Amino acid sequence: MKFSRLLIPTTKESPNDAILPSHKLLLRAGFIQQSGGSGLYNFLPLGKITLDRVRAIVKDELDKAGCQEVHLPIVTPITLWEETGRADKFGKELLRFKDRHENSFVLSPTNEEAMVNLVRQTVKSHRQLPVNMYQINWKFRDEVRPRFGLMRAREFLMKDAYSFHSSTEDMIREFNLMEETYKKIFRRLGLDFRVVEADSGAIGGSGSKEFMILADSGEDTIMVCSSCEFGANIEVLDENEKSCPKCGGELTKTKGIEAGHIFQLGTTYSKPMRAEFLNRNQKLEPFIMGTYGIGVSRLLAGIIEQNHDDRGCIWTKESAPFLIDIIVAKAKDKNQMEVATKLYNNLLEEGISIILDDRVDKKSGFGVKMKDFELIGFPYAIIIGNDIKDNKIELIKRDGLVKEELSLDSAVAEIIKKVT
RNA sequence: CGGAGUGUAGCGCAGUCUGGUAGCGCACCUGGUUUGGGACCAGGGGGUCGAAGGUUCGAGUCCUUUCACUCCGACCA
Repeated sequence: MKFSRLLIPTTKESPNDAILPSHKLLLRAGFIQQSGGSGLYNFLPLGKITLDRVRAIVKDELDKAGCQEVHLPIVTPITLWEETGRADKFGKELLRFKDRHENSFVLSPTNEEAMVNLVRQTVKSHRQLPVNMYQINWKFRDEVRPRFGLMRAREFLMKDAYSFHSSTEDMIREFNLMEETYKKIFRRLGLDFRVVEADSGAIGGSGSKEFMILADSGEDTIMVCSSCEFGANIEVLDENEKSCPKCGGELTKTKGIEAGHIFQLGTTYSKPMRAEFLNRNQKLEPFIMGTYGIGVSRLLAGIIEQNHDDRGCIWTKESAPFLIDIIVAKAKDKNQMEVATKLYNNLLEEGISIILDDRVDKKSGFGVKMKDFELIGFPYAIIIGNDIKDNKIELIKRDGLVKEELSLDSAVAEIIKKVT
């Protein structure tokens, strides 16, 4: 991609009312912009590319774990919500409206009911089980108080998965598989996170675990063990608890951003909705369910919350909109531009995700390009400048801004070795 | 939903107390000089001052109502 072709409105100043680093930086670096209302955001080209990259990782790992992607309408009839009583339970957070025939609908804030409805219409036998279906699409919750940019937006991208089983044992097996799958996803994204015991809240069910991105700005307080993997949300633990219930190690208090949550649901939804299958003995039984969510758009905020410095974002390799930013120091120098373009094409052929900052307008000098690189936070930059006379180019790692010289002749091979 | 604050150009703000021609910085447009760290000079475009009503010869400024956004709290997959 050529930088000059993308709409990337970077700014020096951020809106006064943005507080969180991720909120400020995603606005300043031109990933998102507020769109007309509280908690509503446009995803600009860079933001959309990044969101799609994160989405692809989530999808990839889920598919490997045997989940099947589907798509359910964002609009669901309120009657489904009345079947489980959640029309009342959710209250004003459910955005309700009527169609031209005066039928009531809601914008989906989550899709347990809709998915149970899908399965009860389709799955009739224990032989068709287990099944785990997910979708990655936009949810709407009319939050009392949207805030912090993508962290708590009213419209947000969520991956929601639902599994259906003929036994509790099998549901727990899937629950554990999802826990492992989520760990893979969070690791691939380069996140420092903890899996903690949690309260099941409005979703209901017997057991649940949250995936917390560790960050000072997190809205949740969690207790983590310093000697084993144990962690718990403060809601389910006595705040004065000092020692780990699992290993007796020391518990310390820290802050986390909830980016994923998995639940053992049992028959909480299938029973009231009469979603049943025929078991081996030809008896009808309600499906045993699990449900698993990841806040995909919130992940963007979480990644930046955990990875930034005073100059800007520092995207992790797998989340970055582009891995490398090639900066042409003096864009009017035909020689430099030629060298840069050639390197760009060669790296593209090698399958490297790359953007060429080819801007030649007089406002976009070397300084601007460097500032934009630092603000946007591509993992690496390559500077094509005067040093090409000496057969040299420069590679900068965004994290730490470490620079090193590379030989132009062997650049492609060296770069691939350094950045992958 | 309780408490607080803010609405003036795309963004950041001044002007409001004390009513009298709508301002500044950044961004944007034109031309020129620059070009390894957000460069400089000159010229230029952009506003129903959140909305409605009222007081006044005259309202960004005073009064009333209302809407929106933000922050703290409560709430929350």
